Amino acid sequence: MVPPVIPVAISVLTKRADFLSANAGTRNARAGFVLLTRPNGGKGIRFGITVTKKIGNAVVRNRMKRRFRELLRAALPTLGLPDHDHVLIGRAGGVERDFALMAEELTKALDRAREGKGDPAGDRRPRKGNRKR
RNA sequence: UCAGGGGGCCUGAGGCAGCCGCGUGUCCGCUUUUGCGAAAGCAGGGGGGACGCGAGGAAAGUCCGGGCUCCACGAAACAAGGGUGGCGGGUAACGCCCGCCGGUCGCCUGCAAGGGCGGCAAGGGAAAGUGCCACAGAGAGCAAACCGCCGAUGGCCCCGGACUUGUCCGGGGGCAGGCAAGGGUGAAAGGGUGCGGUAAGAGCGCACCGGGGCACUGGCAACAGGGCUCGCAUGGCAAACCCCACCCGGAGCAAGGCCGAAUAGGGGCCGCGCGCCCGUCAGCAAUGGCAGGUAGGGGUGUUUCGCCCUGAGCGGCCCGGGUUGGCUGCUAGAGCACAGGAGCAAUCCUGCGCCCAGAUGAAUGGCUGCUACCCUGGAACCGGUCCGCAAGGAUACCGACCGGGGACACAGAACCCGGCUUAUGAUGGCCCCCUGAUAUU
Repeated sequence: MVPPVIPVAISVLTKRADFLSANAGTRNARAGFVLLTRPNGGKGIRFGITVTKKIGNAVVRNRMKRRFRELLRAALPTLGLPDHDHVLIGRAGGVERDFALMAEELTKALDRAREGKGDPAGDRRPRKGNRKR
């Protein structure tokens, strides 16, 4: 009785270079996370999660990553952009935020990404490490 | 015995269910244009199912001690540097743990001496040497003299009297001088208390306490005990340097081992090719390096012209090194549970049983419901409670019931153990101390 799901190849980003290049893709910010999407040239749906130390200690960071994985596991097979890298960056409220609410927000963010729309690039704060003084 | 408070040790880190997931091991199918093989098959890759297992007491800090790995080294000693510091035991080892000794604080008991219980601590050496001891104080390591005490049947000066006129007597004052008891300063002032003693005093003398030395007795020892002896300045700080005794080679799983794509570069062999001119540098020269031109070669679909590249190498095969990455190391161990035994204890011995995380952008989870904890609201159906002889009634004080809200800590294995330290909610169990009440003797 297994439904004939076409096995969509979903894999995990493991290279630092992949994360850095995704940084140049489409950016959609929501309350609990930031979604980056970028075509990867026929490598299937891939995803990665970034949670910096600014968010909290190891327990908090791991918990956030698990919740993000769970969100992506539910959304990517149907809503994911084919042959794109998806990177979720954790934000401050992402641990306490209601799970169902975040699932909704992820759906909307993926919709916008599919239409090619993102947040204006000018809004982005320059990364600290690259900032020149 | 009960209640409250403080402390220590052990347990333990909410539970149950449903749906959807993750990592890993074993087994069983499926699949594969992967490798070997004639094939069967074996090994590998992909995907699926069943079953098992899947974070902590601190996984943390990375402060000690080890295992393991590599590096260095002939051995040992010394030096340097670092560490430890009562004694005995435990241990693979330790700076850890246990027991004991001495010190110190509190409580109890006792007329006292002393004894008992509990707590605390970095507890070798201060007559080997150097250094420091602020402030206050007169004085802080040579002891000293501010206030004070004394100032004598002794010394000097002054006054009075006597006479033999420079002596004696008397009393008072002063000085020289004596003292270190009392006051005062300080963390600390050179043993303490009492009696004697004295002009006043002082181990000056004596008694007791304290201290040094000597041997003796007991103890494995730290040390304790009594005895004899010495009137006894020989402070404190060693967490200032230092001395003594003992211990320590260095770096760490990103250790270490193996495989090794594309691309670039290195070396070797083979095949083909390597013409000419000019400049410059090195060299005696042969020759070599560098730069340029040209013939030649290649590209622009072909030819002419033009343009561009190249102009001495090109092609093939093989070898070794490195980068990305992958595999390994990687979890059966100073292991855990139970029972018996030795020991005051830490701990050890024996028997029997068990296998208990191995991830790597990093698994051990996500969501929902019920329950457990705290606060709060409702209702008199139920159990308490109150009223009543009873029937029955009252009451949200307690429980149960029905709702609402809140809280749910510290924290995530990363090669593995033994400790220490730090962070932190609930629940039990045991032990010790203190306070109060009650009962008994």
